[in-house]
Amino acid sequence: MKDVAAAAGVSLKTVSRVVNGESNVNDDLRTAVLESIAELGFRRNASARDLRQGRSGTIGLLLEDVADPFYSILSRAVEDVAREHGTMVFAGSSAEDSDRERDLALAFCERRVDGLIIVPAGSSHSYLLPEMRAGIPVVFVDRPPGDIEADMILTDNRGGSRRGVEHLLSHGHRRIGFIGDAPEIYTAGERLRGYREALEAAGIAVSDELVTQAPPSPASTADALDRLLDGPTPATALLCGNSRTTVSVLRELARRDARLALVGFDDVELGDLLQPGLTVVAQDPGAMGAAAARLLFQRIAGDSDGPLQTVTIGTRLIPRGSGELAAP
Amino acid sequence: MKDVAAAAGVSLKTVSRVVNGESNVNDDLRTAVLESIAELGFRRNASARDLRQGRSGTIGLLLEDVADPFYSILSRAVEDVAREHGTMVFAGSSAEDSDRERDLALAFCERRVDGLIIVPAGSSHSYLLPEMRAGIPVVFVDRPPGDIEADMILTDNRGGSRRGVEHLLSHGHRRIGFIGDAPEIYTAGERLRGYREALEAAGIAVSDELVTQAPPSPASTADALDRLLDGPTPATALLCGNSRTTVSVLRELARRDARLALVGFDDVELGDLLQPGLTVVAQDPGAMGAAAARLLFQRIAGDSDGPLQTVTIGTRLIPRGSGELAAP
DNA sequence: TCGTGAGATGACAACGTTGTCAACGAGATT
DNA sequence: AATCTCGTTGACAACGTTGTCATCTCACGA
Repeated sequence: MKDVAAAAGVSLKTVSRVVNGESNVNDDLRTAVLESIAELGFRRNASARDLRQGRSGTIGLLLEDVADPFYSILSRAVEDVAREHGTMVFAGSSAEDSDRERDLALAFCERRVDGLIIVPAGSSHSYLLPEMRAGIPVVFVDRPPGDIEADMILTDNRGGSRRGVEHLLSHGHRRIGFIGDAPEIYTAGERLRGYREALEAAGIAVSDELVTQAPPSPASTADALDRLLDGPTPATALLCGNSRTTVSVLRELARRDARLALVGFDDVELGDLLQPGLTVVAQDPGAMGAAAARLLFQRIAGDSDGPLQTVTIGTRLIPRGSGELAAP
Repeated sequence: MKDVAAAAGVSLKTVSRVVNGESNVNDDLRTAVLESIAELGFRRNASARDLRQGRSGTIGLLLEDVADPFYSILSRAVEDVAREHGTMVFAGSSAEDSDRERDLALAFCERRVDGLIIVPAGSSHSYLLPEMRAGIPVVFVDRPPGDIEADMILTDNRGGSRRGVEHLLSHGHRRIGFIGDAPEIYTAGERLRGYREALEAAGIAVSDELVTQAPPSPASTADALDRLLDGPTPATALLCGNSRTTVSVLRELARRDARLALVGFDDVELGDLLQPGLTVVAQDPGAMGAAAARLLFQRIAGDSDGPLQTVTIGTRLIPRGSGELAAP
């Protein structure tokens, strides 16, 4: 910039004004400056600008895994909203490891991001309190934070799950299984709760042998199906608590050549091409990402004292065949 | 940092030394400083550090779409390598728009990223020359850059495509169709070339009515299938040039209740659960991302004068049923 | 004619960090 | 005892911007 100023024969400040598109600059000087910029290949140094201005035009996005379709769609939605605000996005994967989550979040803060969007992995987030007090707004997505209060964007997990079970009930099923993720995961707990509520509302006792709570893996899925199908009164339908479990179950059912009415929580690519098509309770990760980003930018814009918000995004039941198999 | 120094009763420089883990600091002073840091909730300002050091500990990753599974897996691989180097990743989606690509790339440069990984959308990249001369290494992935020379990581598109066609030939097919993306897309051209080579090597004339080149859409796919299937001598097999096309074709075939031996280029989630299972020529986006990041960090580490590299990543044919349907 | 105000321009400091260099003291060497 | 060496510490400048404030010019009206 100094070089540009020298080349154009003006002061540093005038170059700065031109670069920032301020209006009160003589046209001749402006063109001279622009020429020098083009000639020298000048590019403003964002670090210096950030340092001076105390903000970075940057937000941090902390997910479980950038490569997971659910999060990558969420991520794209965040990016699109950020672009509207002239902001770039740092993305990082916590890999469901709370130490890694913490390290990444603090690294984002060290970079003086203007705000953070976090899909929490750990159960404690008080480490963020100093940063939040220092003025970095934080929005949590998909799951609530551990031991602090903050803005949140959640899926209506319980409602969606209830809806899925009601769908199976309406097709005559009475013995409906549930396979969900480990109980310490918030969404898994909520979905199980929804399952229970639907059964109770229908006057059906919830029996524990129909419920499995474990991190999805081929082995645990096979076990769960053993328990559901091999007893004296096998389950006739199943609600899967997340898409990884759903896929696992589909593989295992194909291997056993077994059939079972099935509703999956969270949509799956190509679900419509399976035979039968996969009925799902679809979440809307794009809407969640967009909502999170909008709320974050509202906070960044200065609404830091408004009351905390929790936005719940609804689900959509998409019948495609597997959930409409009638009870025997 | 000034505050920490005052609180600990030492100079700014000593705090800096402690924060950076330099060894030549008295233990008493070190603990005093660390206490003050904890007390004040001090966090180093990365902008100031970047400004002083002239590097940012940051790389830019420019993809077509962060939400596309191929790119999101690539993205995660880049992130993992970057983490090994203590580096954060800016990710951005060009949305296949060359202006947007350019804006993003230059915004990354303005942030003084230490390097760039680009999946090129446009056909001209000379706008990067000043930046590259200024010392920002750039690695292109998936497609070569337009009008400049640079490091590249590519899939063996031609070889993979040839392999897919040979597979179909080996199952007795002689009329094999090809539906690929628009001809101006590099990978589409290469894959078509591989298709041609395989047919010619087998002594089969390539007939243009079996080849479609168009951006994937339900309509264009339906048209293409009309042409392939409705003539006097219909195609008995098909190579799909990319996964979006493959999915489109699967939907359309399901709608028509038609069958056709099918090999898809690029893998698709749940391909094994379809009936028949989907045979694919699988790329390895994770390997591509990792290779790109490794090469980039090698350049960043100072190997800026080594000869330009082009790394070609092989494909893998995964037979699952759809490609093994015999010719009638 | 002079004073006033508006707009253009520039000098300078400041943002928070780290590299350079000099000062200092303690122990080793002559 | 004088000199040397080495490790610790701090003062200061510099990185490249932008906000603040002062200065200057010109047009306008009193």
